[in-house]
Amino acid sequence: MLPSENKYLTNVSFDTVIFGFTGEELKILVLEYQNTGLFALPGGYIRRDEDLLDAAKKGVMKRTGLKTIHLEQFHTFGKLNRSNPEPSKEIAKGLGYKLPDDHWILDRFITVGYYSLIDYNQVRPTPNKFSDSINWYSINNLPPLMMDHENIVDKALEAIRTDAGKKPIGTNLLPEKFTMKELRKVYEAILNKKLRRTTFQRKILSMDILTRHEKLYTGAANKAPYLYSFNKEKIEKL
Amino acid sequence: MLPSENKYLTNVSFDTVIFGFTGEELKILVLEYQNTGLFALPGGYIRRDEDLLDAAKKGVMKRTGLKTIHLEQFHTFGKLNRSNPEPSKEIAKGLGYKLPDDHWILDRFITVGYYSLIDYNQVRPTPNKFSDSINWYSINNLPPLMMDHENIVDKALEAIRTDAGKKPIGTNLLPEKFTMKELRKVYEAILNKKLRRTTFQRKILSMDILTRHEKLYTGAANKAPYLYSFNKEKIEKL
DNA sequence: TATTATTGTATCAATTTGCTACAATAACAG
DNA sequence: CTGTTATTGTAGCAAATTGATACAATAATA
Repeated sequence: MLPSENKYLTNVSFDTVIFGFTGEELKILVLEYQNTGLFALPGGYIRRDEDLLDAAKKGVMKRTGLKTIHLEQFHTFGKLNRSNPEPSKEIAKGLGYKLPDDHWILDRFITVGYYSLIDYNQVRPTPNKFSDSINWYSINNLPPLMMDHENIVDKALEAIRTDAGKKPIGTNLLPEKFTMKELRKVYEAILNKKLRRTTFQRKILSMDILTRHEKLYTGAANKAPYLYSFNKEKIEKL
Repeated sequence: MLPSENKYLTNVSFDTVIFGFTGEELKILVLEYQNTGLFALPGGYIRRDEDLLDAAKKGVMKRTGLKTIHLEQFHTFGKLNRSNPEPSKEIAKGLGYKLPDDHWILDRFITVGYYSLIDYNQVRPTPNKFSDSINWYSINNLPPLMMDHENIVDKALEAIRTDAGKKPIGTNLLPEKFTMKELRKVYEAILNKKLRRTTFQRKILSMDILTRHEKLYTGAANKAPYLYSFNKEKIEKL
């Protein structure tokens, strides 16, 4: 069943850039549609009876299986030429539907972009009913995305980079406890550059937002690193 | 005449926070609607045949009389409860119209917020055909704004403050040539705090984005300040 | 020519950052 | 149990940035 018009707002949608961190690389979730070779960001429409943010959250929850997520809105895309009915037609065709030319889904859309940082290992990627797969792709090696979705990813990356300077960014990308090296790798992946080990450590510790826990014995023949967690209370006070 | 449905996108609008600087205070343009006592931000709808950004630009041009303006998108507001048909009904009533209950203008709207920084003295505030006045109000002394427009102003201020750290902000708020003191006053008004005179001067000069011109003799019994202008080429290279 | 308010910079202390060095391990090999 | 190796935590100092004060150089006016 296709979504019906009276249930959703017309001409507005949302798209989400869902980031995960493998320990080395930043990846995002990308949908692939059946029999079309089309790749797209997870997105959706806004029900008439729900907040825009809630609609986007619900979408991310469904694609990831996570129950608590945090979204950041970064930009709204409203270029005339960003809308293109062809991909939607193809997708419908691949599914065996035939969309009437005046269907609201083929109309022009202004889309609100959100990004989400989540714990890669907690995610159970779940395709929607119109797509046959959803997969992690390294941000340095994305498949060609439909419409302006590559542009949306670029803007999301830009936003996350500037946000990284303001608020602690690893909170959602890492498991509860992590080593200093893991945290640094997150920042390196996001900022796309190497950071000085000692300076990074000194600076993040001086922010006084981490709690130090026991050491982590990995079996490697060297000094074991401490585990840290974010001190949510202190972060609140920033 | 009310705007017709087939010409505009439904469920989406834009609102603009237009900042000007008097030399001492930051002000914004606020519309007042006839016979209703309702105050609102300048905004509008998006024609089906134009970009979102162009629609917003056109709106600001009409309200200010300026031909070249720069807009920054800062947030999109999509709460369910932000939409409220009452103000629109009142405004229509005040104008002698009677809107049918199912009119698209009374439907729920998601609105995209833009802010604009402009030269206060170049502006010729121009009301739209539904309002009887448009005036400058100090951001510290706004009239009660309808719907969530006060929230939109708050978000705009937040955005402009963080943007002030990144790119030179006085470019559009000041006339072509200005003194160092005027520039500092702009930053002080935006950041809402006093800045150290010498440190500010040293820092802004070290950015190497200003061109120094002749001195400005005001008639005051003291050393005359230099006039500066922004060096657009050098700003581009940032 | 003295007075007054303001501007442009120099100066030096305080703070933050870049960079190097080094002691303290954890496992393993002999 | 001792030597080896890779990695971690932190100290120490130089370089750069910022905070705070001081002061000379004016532009009008008395």
